[in-house]
Amino acid sequence: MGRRKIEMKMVRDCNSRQVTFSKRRNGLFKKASELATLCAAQVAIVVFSPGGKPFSFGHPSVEAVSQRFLNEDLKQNPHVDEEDGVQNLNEELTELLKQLEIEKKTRQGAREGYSRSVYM
Amino acid sequence: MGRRKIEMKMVRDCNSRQVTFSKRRNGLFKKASELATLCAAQVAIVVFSPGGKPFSFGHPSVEAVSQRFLNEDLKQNPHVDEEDGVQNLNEELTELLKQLEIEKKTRQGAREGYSRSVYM
DNA sequence: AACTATTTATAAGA
DNA sequence: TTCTTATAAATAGTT
Repeated sequence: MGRRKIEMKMVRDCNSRQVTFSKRRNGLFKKASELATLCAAQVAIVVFSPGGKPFSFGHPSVEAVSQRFLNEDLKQNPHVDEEDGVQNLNEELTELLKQLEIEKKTRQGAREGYSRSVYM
Repeated sequence: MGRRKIEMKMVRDCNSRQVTFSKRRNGLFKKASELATLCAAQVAIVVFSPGGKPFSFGHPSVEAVSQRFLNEDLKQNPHVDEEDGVQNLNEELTELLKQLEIEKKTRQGAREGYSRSVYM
């Protein structure tokens, strides 16, 4: 989509790759936002740049959608054997995620030298 | 992007909304795939349709990227108080996710009436 | 960061 | 739902 068609291979040049990443990450998040708005859908996206920096988009939030995803998975695939304890994973995970949320909220402003980029 | 420009409001008609959702979900996942390929980036997307069905895209996998995201969060925000046990959340979560993966792989073919749609 | 020539995504329609 | 096509939107190369 542009002056020329490009091959779908990793962009070699480091600078070009970073530019492409920034442009396309913005495009991806915009598309996600539109999907959520137009279709009343929930969307969560997590991306790591080639440099390893995290970026995320969530509607209503990355955590809410991720948790729902994990919940659905365990609900739809309940363990038959009651004795191996796996049927409790969902509850444990839910609890852990809850603690994680609390933990993160507690840390506002205590993140020097680090910034998680969040779109919307 | 099509015959006419549309307003960025929720599509009222239920059938139209479903059609728009399907088309745009495919587009979103394609864009995500391209971003991963062109930029050597890791990407995870989870979407719930208006009907509540889960769809996901992951490179290399939803779980791998999600876990890295949670890991980064805890690494960058280490807990100062060693006694409240929160510093162990990461390890616990990692272990739980590992078990979750094993559990899911064990269930192949045992999912009647349910299908998680996974792109790529 | 801005600018466009092109390519790609997609809204309607069949 | 899949295909077609006119048009809107994204973006590759450039400045």
